[in-house]
Amino acid sequence: MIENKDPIKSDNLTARLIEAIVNGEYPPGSKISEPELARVFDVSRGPLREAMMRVESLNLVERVPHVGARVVTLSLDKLVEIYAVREALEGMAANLACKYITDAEITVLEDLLNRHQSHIEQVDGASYFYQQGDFDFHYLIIQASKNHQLIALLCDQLYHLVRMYRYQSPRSHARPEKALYEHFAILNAIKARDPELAEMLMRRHIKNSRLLIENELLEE
Amino acid sequence: MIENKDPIKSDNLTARLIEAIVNGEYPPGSKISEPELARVFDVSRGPLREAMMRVESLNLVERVPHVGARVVTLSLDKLVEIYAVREALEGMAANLACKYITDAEITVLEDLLNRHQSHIEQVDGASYFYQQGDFDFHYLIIQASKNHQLIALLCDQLYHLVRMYRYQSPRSHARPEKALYEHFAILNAIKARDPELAEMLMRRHIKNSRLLIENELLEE
DNA sequence: ATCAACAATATTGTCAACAATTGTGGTTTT
DNA sequence: AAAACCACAATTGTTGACAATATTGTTGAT
Repeated sequence: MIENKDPIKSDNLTARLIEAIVNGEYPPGSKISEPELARVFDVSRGPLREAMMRVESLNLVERVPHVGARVVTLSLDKLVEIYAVREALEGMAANLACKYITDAEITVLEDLLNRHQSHIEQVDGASYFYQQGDFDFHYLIIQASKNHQLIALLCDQLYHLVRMYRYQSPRSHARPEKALYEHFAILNAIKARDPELAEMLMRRHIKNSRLLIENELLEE
Repeated sequence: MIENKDPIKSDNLTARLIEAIVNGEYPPGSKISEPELARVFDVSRGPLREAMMRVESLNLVERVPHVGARVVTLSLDKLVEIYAVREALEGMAANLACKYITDAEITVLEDLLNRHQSHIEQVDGASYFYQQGDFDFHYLIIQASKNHQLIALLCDQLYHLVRMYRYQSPRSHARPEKALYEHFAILNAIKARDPELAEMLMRRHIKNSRLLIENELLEE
């Protein structure tokens, strides 16, 4: 049993910082004070700054020289842009998944969607559980593409911002029945090894989410 | 006249490190020693490590805890993956450019391609100048998409690796006449505000480059 | 001679203090 | 009273030293 404790403060800090920012512990726009955070995480400013540099590379904070770092504010415009990129990249992922997905991965996806099905019938509506489940579905498809550059770009770069948004407005994405239906359709296309259809369905699925956001944007 | 000297060592270092790695000053696979680099760049290890963290986020170096960092070795497989992602993203950029490109940007692109035309007729072949020109063309199209997330992903993340590859094997991409012809076709589609055509042509253009790489891969 | 254990060396990870810059509050001036 | 200026405080940027870990070289045993 390899423990892989990873006792390196700087590395662990990065993950903890990401999580803290994504789940709103440090709200958008708020200033991040190095001395304060160093106290909170019980490290010195050295490793903390190294972690901050990485978090900055993820576009989760914005730094101004000699002034400091602030948590990014996720405007709806920015989010629409992100969803447009997701459309292209996850469409591509669905396409590739048709070729490279394994039977084992298909089984995992089927189990996941079946659990969602029964969960929705019981709870009847959006819930934290389903939110996470939606991410799981997309992550699995992305992984199944087997393109490591694509996986890194989506999972390590874009998805933190998407998760951050959903923490902020958890109910705006609430169209669980329709989304689940679309998930089933995508999975079916992948099982049928139909790349064009899978890509088209995935693009439309994400486009539908994007349209919800754009509607929010119009209501202001 | 704003000087914007940006005297922050950590920030400047990042750019210098990127350039040094991309142009092969530190060859792929070579170990990066913190004390040595600190001497070379005349800074202490603190800022250097901060820069290293950012360079690591760009996937230009790979770090192992307590062991050190090495410049990434760009395998052909990895490169093919990158080009596949470029196909999706730059296709999207060409598509969006049709809607958002300005007349001024079109003029810049036309001038650029005309210079390439006369340059190729004179020098008759691939040259460093044309290599840079190819990048300029793609950068301009990407910028014209006006999607900042897309721009950041391509220019700040992927393109460093692409440039690194071209420095390594500068002649494998030598198909300047055909590439220039394709560039003109893409620009014409954008000028005609035909998103589907522009996207298709851009995807095919990048796909052609990818096929060259895949052929190299088969020859081994 | 080959391999294993151990000591020495070098490198990475971390810390606390110092330097440089920015923001703030009060004072002065118009 | 409003604006400009100056000094103070706080924060960021940087440095050099210390601690922890990995690599190297050496010794000794089989």
